[in-house]
Amino acid sequence: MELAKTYNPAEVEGKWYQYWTEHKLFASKPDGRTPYTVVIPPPNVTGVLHMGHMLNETIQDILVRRARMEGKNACWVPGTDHASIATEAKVVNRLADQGIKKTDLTREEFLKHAWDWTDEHGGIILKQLRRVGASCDWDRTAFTMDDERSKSVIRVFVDLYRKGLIYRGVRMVNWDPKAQTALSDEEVVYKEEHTKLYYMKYYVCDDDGTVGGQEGEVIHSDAKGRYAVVATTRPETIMGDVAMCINPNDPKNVWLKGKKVMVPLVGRVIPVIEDEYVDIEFGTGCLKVTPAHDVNDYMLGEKYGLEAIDIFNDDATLSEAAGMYVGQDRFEVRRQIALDLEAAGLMEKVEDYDNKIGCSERTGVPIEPKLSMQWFLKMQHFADLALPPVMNDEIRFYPAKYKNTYRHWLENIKDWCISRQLWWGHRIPAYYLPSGGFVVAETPEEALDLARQKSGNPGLQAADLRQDEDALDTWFSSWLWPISLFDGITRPDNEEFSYYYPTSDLVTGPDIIFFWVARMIMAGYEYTGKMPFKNVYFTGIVRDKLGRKMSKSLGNSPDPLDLIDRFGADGVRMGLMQAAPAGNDILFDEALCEQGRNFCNKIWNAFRLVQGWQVDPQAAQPETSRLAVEWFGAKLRQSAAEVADLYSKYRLSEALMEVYHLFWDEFSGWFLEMVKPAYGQPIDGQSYAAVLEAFDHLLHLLHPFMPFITEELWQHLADRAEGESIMVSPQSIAAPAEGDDALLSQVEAMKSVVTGVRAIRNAKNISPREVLDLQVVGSNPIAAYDCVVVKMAGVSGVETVEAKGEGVSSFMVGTTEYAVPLGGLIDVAAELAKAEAELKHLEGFLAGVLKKLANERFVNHAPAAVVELERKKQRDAEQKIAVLKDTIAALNKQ
RNA sequence: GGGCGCUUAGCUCAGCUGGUUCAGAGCGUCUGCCUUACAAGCAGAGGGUCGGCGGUUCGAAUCCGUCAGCGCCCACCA
Repeated sequence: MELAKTYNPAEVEGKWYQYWTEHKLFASKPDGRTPYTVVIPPPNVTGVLHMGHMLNETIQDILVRRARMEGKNACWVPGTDHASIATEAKVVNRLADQGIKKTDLTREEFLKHAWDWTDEHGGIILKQLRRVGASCDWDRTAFTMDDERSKSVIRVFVDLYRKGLIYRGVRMVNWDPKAQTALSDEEVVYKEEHTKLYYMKYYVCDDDGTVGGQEGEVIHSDAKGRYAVVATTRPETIMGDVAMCINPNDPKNVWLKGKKVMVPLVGRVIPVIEDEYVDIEFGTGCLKVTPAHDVNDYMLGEKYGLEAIDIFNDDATLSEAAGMYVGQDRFEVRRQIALDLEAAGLMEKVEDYDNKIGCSERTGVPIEPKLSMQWFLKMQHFADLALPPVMNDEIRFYPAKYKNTYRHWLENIKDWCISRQLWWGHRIPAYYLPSGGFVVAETPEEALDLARQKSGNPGLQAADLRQDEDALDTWFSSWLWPISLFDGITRPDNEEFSYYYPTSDLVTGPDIIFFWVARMIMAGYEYTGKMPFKNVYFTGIVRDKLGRKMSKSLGNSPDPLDLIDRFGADGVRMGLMQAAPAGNDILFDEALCEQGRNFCNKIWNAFRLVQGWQVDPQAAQPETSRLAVEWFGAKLRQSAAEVADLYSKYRLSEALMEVYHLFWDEFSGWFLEMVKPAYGQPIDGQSYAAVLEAFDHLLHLLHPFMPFITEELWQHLADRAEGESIMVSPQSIAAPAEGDDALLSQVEAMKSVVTGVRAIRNAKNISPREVLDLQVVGSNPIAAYDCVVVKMAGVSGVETVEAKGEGVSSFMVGTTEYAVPLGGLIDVAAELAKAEAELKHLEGFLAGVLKKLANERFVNHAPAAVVELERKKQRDAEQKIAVLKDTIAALNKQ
């Protein structure tokens, strides 16, 4: 069969993916084998594939395919996340485009739109994953809002409520004025911003008489009277001011103790209170207290029984309660109020100030601390469950440095605000009674029963109950994912759950270590008593080659599907993996994909070579081939052991490089060249069989990284029955054998001899076709490989001589000297320069060794083996120096 | 402000509990080759006083201290 000169992924990839799925090769059912389970970090249901997914899914696929080839029952469960806030935002935007406001719709109408949107755009990403080669068990595809997952979420909510771990209350929460919902602390990201610090005058308004006081006091006064200065970044909140606070130990503000001051512009008279919380050094040491709009002020308010005046509406415009600027946006008011303060002479000064502003992770707008009624989950209990197993390595993190991050978060855990003022999500199963109070239940029917009991009113009807309007945080469903995918919440005793759970490896980004990883561990121990996964592999971030994050605005984010079109899925996978050690960011460059594509081509062409050979089953195996086969067997064993070790440490990029090197250099560069028959000649049957076997092993080693090309070639390698696949074919590379090391080092020496001859050819511009002579001086330590040297170096033979002749170019391998007679071609001056440079280098080296050996403390303290090694270095160096001196002397005579 | 991590060839990184011939890989670079598997290739070569300083040790890229630079995470100085 004729094979194209270059590998064409487009012809191959779709075909094999279809073949794999048609033959249900990704499907998994519980059986007697060891399970290997991975659950996909569910991408947003309406998301599209980006480079981050590409990396993450490739890693999972490598691990899953590797496990499958090892004979484990591999099960990779795919699915998507409803991504409550993100999806709701998209739906709201789309409706806005159609001129529809969310507020004009009922909940049911809105959800209809949201489901339409989900049906329309949902699952695109799962289709795209097929292009990557992801070997997911598609029959198991789940969605965080499908029936089973929803049931699990609600059951868990009810359970936690009944355990007293969920409570409802008015607290200061992070309010996103754009999405108009509360957020958890984790959904707030801090951004550095250049802002202003406004110094405002708060006039002292008691009538206690004289200006004065103790020494050292700083008293501001002007024609209008005495005043305190308060520095703030948020002058627009002064309408919410209910006190001014000073530190009782602050000498410069002693004069304000017990006084009252007037809020500028507003005119409200507020007390001066004292608390050590106030930082004496910051600003003037005077703090305005606005309990409704600042977390710390809220705490002060609680402590001193102050009123909280909420001056903002939910969209962060000023409310009626503010009394001024009503209806205007908070930032507009900030500008305006600064001007008004200035105009009224109430602004002392304005300074530039760098500040960190908490912003909504989702919408990007600055969050507004806001008092509101929300649902919370008590977290200390979960932190206590989740910390030990990670710290004592029952659950392993790769890289382990994230254990610190994890510990720090758990040791400073705060309650989790789980309610969102959104419709797209799991609706909180709390039902309010007309008479006040509420019940929590899995179903409306159950709720009604409970409500009747609670109210003592048996006539209560379902319609009398009002379900809580809020939805749950998306992560409140995600944290159950490894359990709920196997129905472990609703049917904890089912066969699948007990077989597949705990899962094996989780592959995800460190950015969701708190959002997701930590909480899955919590839920795992709470609901199953077991860890949800044994190992967590943290990927890095895919950046561009300049190290910048990929972003739409920079336009530096390539489309993975486009890359796959151009370089093939295997090429892109190989390119990404090559640069992706666990936990390291990867600096992505298309050149990586090119390299991946080139590697595919290399594999392809190696196969073309092999399948093009004529085979003569009767022919005797040449000694060269026998040695080559023997050597490559050892090489393969050594390499496979190395690869296995790297997998066990999750060092996937290094495992890939090992296989890359094995295939390209050892197999293609050396082995195939050694066994290659002369032009037009057939290969003997024995060698050919060995080559095919080696190729088969190599394809197996490569397959997890490059599934498509390896399947294609494996199918060509022999007659395969329909339904057979490399993914499930047995592979057996033996463990390294006794004597392998000695064999391998002999071959390395042989390679050095070949390279030495080739270097001489290069230096002298001698064609590879021109046959040269080769002499070995003294004795030949690798005489058994002479025939290989002859073939690979293009020499007539390897002649052992007492002393090298004249007109030779020489080189050393270990302590053995080799010489190639060149006759008139020899450049004496160049040879001399080379030899002298090497001599100088060796003499320096020897001097260092001798110095070490002359040091009594070294000889007495260092282990005997180390000292002996130094002695060997000395002997070898001395021997080489002697040889070089001879060479130089001989050259000088010419 | 706290915590963690990093700094090794032009680039991206290995180098585990200090000692296997003056530090390795991939890519890039340079030289020569269209040699009948592959120019998306072949052959060969060059390239680093392991961030600075100090210490421990017979011996340090590797351990300790310190300084400098970079990165990440966490945090209620308005």
